[in-house]
Amino acid sequence: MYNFNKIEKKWQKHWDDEHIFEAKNNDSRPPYYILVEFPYPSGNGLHVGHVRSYTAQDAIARMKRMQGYNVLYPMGWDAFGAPAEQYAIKNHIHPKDAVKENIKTFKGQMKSLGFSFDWSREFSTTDPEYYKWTQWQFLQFYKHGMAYKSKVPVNWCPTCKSVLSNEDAAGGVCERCGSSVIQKEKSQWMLRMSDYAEDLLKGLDDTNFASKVKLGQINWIGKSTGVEVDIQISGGGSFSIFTTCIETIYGITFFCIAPDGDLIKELMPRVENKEEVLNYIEETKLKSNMDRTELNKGKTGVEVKGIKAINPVNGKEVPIFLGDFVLASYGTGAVMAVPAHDQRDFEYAKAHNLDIIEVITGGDIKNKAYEKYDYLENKDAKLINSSEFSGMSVIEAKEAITKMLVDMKIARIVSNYKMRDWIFSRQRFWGEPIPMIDCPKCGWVPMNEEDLPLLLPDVAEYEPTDNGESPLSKIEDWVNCKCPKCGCDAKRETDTMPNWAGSSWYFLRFMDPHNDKEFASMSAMKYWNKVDWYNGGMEHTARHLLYARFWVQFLYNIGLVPNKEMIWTRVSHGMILGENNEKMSKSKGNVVNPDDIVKEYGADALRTYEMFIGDYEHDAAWSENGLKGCKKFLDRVYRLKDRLIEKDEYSKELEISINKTIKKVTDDLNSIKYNTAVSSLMILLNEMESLDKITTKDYRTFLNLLNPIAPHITEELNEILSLGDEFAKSKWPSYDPNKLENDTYTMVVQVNGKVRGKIDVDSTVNEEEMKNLALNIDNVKVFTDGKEIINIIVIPKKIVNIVVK
RNA sequence: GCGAGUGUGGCGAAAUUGGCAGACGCACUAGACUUAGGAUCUAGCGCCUUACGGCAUGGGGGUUCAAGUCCCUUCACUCGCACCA
Repeated sequence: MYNFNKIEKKWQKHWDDEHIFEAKNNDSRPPYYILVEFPYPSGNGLHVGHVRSYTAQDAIARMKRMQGYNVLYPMGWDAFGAPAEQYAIKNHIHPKDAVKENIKTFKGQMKSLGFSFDWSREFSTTDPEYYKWTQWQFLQFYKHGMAYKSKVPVNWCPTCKSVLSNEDAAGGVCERCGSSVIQKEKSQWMLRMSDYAEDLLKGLDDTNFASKVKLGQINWIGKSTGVEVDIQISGGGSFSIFTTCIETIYGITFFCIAPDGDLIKELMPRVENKEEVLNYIEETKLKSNMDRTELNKGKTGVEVKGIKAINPVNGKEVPIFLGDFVLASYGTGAVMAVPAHDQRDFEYAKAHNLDIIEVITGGDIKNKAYEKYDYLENKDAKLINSSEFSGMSVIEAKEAITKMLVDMKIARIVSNYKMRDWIFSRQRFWGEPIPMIDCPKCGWVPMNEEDLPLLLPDVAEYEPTDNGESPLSKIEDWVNCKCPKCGCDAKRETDTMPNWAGSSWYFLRFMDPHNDKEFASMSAMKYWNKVDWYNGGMEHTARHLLYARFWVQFLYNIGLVPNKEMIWTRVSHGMILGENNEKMSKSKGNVVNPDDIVKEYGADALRTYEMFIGDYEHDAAWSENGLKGCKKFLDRVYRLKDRLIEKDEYSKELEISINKTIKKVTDDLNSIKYNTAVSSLMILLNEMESLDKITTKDYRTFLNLLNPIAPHITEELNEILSLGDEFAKSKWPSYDPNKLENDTYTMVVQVNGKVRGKIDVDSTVNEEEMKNLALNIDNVKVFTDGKEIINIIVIPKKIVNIVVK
């Protein structure tokens, strides 16, 4: 039983006082940048889930330092965002003060866990010295034509008179009051992220992200290549459609266009059933964000009467419909409908009594469409009802029809992406003000860079206004300003930036956090080069990572960062669940507070347990008993100090095991297998305990290996026993590759694949000797006597399998 | 629906990538020391069988001397996206 409270505080103070973990730029050692997602400092304090990833990265950081790297392991605060604002509204305190309070709590908790963060680089996204540069970068986006204003439908709660985020409007219902959310057009700042779709795809080749992380990025970008075809309208005019299945073009029986798109507006004058069409458009607006699963059941829509479209391959006139399953925001906002080979078109055709023409053989289209996923797998599928293309295979037809249409100059091969431009405005108080000024004469004018930061004003009211504008719009003396261009009276933008803004570049700032001339100097960024190892939750691997990569690629293109990708490896951790295997939450009463654990068992025990809990990338349920087991392990480590004999070499009996363990722990930490790293240390401890005496070198090496995971107890033991330099300043132990194997091993003997005997043999015996030894084992003879031996397989240093008949 | 992942004792999990399935830990059982202790130590611990042995990695099939691992098929659960043409 050791006094972990005293020991842990002592070492934490030492690390702080001596600035042990502060990284210096331009140190001669090779740089190594380890990053964990900086937390949002909520009022709940640190979660045991945070402890998992911070410990994991801390272990890497501590090992890498001992391996001779100049390690940067920084920490900061992502403190803008809705929760702080909600909290402020409720409790009538300025979010700034709430954030300050929460940061204090978080920081204290982190220190009590002994993370080796470089606190000299700490900042919060809410610091004016930081968000000045977020604003400055926004201006660069603007100046390079990458930021623009556009009318965008937003979720609007008519009762609360407030804009809602997609999360707050989940299910089409306002989270606060429960009334139905409708769509309302609002003018918002957008970033042209879709321009970067291809680059963001290609850039993945310059990263070492796990394949599932890459796949997440790829899916989010959602590239699909197809053909865009111009369609003539009888009596004049035309529109375009996008399809990935051009081979089914002879099966078109109608076209369908988006009710919320521009095309229908253009066609309006020629529409005969105006009222019906307008009604449908209105209906769509109301329901487009209601519970979609509900609406998926039926394919609604109306025919646009008075005009027909012409199928370019056969001149056939077919009707045009409006349907809300067609999205204005994707492709051209219009589709060719081939009910025989697309399930949505099929359902629509059935619902509106439209023709179904089969153009690909091999399916049964009575009850459902024969879709591309199926017919592309069917080698025998052939085109029919498709004039000269009939009889071709799908692949042939795809090419031939595309070529014909391209030659006719009415079609182009294009790629579409699901990823849209980034909606960058939020109607909130607690975010970075967007540094733009609306001048009645000049239009939108960017603020002068030297006037940044544009500070958030100190006010008492944070509630959104009745018309959905940000609370900033109520602050007259803040809103009213002069146009930087012409000097006349103008107004500031009152929307703020999304939470994702500050977190899109914070890892660059850590490289040069106190720079007041630039967001970070090129030399500092060149020195650190990239984030070597970035860790965060699975929930952020799609969006946050994509935004951050986009942001960096843009900065790279305008020459402000050294690499197009600034993050090399990305690792994602699983969640820590409650003891009942459910997500921890107050309402379920299964929340574990790290403070309580540190008090009762110590930081080292908590750290060790969270590393031991299971596969790092998978969710794991909390277990108090598991934690106790790890505490017991540390107690045993402590008690071992009474068995030492002074000797600067390994005990003969332990030499191989220690060398093996050094290799195992090193490899495991490098490949995020923390759980087996801990277990291998437990195995080594078991072995050491079986001896009456161990040498000081045995013990120090063991402590050294355990140090990245349990830094306090190991430093303390090392110090009180005078075993050597403190680990924070020591070298990581290395192993002797010639001492990883014992002289003997257990040879397993099988007969017909079943284990019938085991024998300890010298590792020098050859295959022939292995055979003979195997055949002479008594129990093996029982199974081979009287049988014909047809084969003997010998795997050196492992196994002999005798095959008999 | 699409995409990804998971499935191994009572529980958390290992398995050198095709070579002794269940390392390590928890829980549990028995014992020791103790004048009861949520401490420590020793031993046991997948299932069936007194034993020899047999059966076991969600289910079924296959490849192989040998399969948790490879192939086919099927089921269950979790997460992400979801009318993307």
